[in-house]
Amino acid sequence: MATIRDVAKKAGVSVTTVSRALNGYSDVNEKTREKIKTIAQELNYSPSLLARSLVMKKTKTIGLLVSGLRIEGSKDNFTFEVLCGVNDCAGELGYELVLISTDSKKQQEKTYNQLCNERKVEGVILQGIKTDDPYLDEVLKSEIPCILIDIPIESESVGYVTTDNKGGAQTAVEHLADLGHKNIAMINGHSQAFVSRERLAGYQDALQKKGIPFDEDYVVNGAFLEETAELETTKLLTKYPEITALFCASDLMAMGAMRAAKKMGKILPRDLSVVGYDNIILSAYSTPSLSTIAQDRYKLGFEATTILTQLLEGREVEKNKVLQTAFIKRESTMKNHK
Amino acid sequence: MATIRDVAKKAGVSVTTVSRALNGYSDVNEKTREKIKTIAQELNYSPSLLARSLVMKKTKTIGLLVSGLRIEGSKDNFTFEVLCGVNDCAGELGYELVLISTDSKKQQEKTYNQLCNERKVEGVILQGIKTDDPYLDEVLKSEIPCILIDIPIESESVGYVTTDNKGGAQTAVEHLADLGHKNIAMINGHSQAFVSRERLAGYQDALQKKGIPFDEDYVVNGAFLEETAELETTKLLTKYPEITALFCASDLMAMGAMRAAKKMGKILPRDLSVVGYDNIILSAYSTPSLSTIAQDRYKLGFEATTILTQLLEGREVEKNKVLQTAFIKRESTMKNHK
DNA sequence: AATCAGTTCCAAAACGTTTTGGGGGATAAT
DNA sequence: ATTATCCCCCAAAACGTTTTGGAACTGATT
Repeated sequence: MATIRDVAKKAGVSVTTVSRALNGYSDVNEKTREKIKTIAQELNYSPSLLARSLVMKKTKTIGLLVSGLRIEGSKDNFTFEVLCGVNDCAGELGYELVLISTDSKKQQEKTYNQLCNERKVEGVILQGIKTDDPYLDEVLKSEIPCILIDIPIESESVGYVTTDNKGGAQTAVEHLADLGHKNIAMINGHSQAFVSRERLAGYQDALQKKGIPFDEDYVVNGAFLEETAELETTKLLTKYPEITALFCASDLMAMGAMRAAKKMGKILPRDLSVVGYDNIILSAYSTPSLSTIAQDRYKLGFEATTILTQLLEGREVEKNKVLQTAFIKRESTMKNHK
Repeated sequence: MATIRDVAKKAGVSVTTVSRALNGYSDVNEKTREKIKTIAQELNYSPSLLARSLVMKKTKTIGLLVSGLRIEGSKDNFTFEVLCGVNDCAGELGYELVLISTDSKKQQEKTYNQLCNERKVEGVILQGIKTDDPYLDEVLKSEIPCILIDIPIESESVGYVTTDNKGGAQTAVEHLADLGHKNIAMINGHSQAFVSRERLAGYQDALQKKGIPFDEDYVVNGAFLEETAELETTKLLTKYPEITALFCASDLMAMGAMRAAKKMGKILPRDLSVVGYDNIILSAYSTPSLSTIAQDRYKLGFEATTILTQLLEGREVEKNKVLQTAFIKRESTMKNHK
């Protein structure tokens, strides 16, 4: 509650001197500086970031804008792990972090620019937004530097961080092909996600490379949801019993798919090999444990923050970064013997 | 970037009028109000919360201070789900949320009061802090209203939200006793956590109620960590092979315990019944799936925020809340047949 | 004695809002 | 014609900082 004025009064100096003393300027006598410092401590004084930001026109604050911060997110932990990465990087570099969460309802009440202007964030990291989201256009038009997570759009002030989705998917599907599977289906996420399109492309590339014809009936939309994936998998496997392998665009959907297969009386992985995408915690604990493509969500957040802060500090910088994925072999995939 | 001054100039009125028009005061002509509103929109104006907060001496901001925001947290999702609850409640009530994360290192650099003063948070929700944490004393001495999660301390400005840990533990252990188990051990968390002490008390109460003598050698410290729990369980079961049931103070430790038992060649739940605490996502997916005590972490955060905001608005309010837990029966527990 | 350089300090302006305490004009009441 | 009441508007102060552009002093150099 003590202000700089209180410190100045008690120290018998001017407000200016207190400010300069505390901020390490050289034009203040070491003796007075020490005196001011101890008095500041006595009074439990700490400068108001509000007032400072106002006059300096700098907040040293970045916003993590997440669309759809919901408890369901705890199943894949995407948001949480990105948040950890952002938080750690921001902390290291001395930036404050404000969490801004929106949904379609809120987006109509307040524009992206309003949100950012009000809180005077210097830059933004955007997570969870869909390609058809109204905010996305605004972001591109806005002056405020922004890093998108998993949406590869770039402009003067906008960059992105993503993983090698196509490559990851390709590895996954080639793994299945190498195990002798010929009828490999795919449970994809919704098409408003960039990653869905990329992973589909990877799936197709792998098939082509392995000389397996692409059949669009083998690709269904699981909407990134466990339940939808379960439902779609049941339909798929009923209609096309020749399918022996499944590539799922997310581990969560793989969980749903495996449950569907089990309910149909299939023994996993004997009757059906499944590979997922994400490497969420669950995938190591399920039965069978899930072979998957690992992507480093923490690093996604960390790198996004690194790029953003460099942008903010006016440095020349590559405005995008594509992280590598890693294939993790577990129990859910095995040789085809049909 | 447009300021209130820009709007005033363009509208040909004073700054005062713009402020009052936009804030819905009645002493401004509806026509001018409309004019100002459209001009504000044209200029993409939104008031700076910085400036507003400075003059109003109110920030409408609460801080979620979490100690140890680490990626390991994604295994139990405690922090994330509390965060979701806090975020939703704060959002509904028009409060901004800043995320403040500390660790023991940071706590030495900056005091709790400095942290709060700098950012001018009106109130704080504290999560993940230990009972021997230096911040805890500060919180009690501080003027700033604060709600503790899972630490039952109350004062003029401090309240808390927790779950019925003793009751939950008791239910869990009684469940095991009712299944005919006589030798029930406990894997507890570290003793700096209040919940550990409560859950231990519940364990003891249940034993007493069921006429089973308490043996302190049956209680080991798993430090809330999966690996430690695994290690301790191995030691425990080797030394006391008569044990047929385990109550674990967290699901994560139960995972470790189950793995230990499996590695020793035990078949679960036939040779060992296990009940956990928390109802984390994993517990539904493990094999066997885990019987557990469910606690609503989202609600923990939501209620904490409710109480905090009421405190901030000067309302008379019960400064603590104890949420009920629920027992969830799954596959990891069965009748004792030894 | 006058100039210069260096050291240590300070008054005032600025940042973008809200609030206070009125001012002026129009209309109605005396 | 004066007074009272509204209605609509505004100038200025305040919030707590940082920064700018000197001022006042002390020694040293001319």
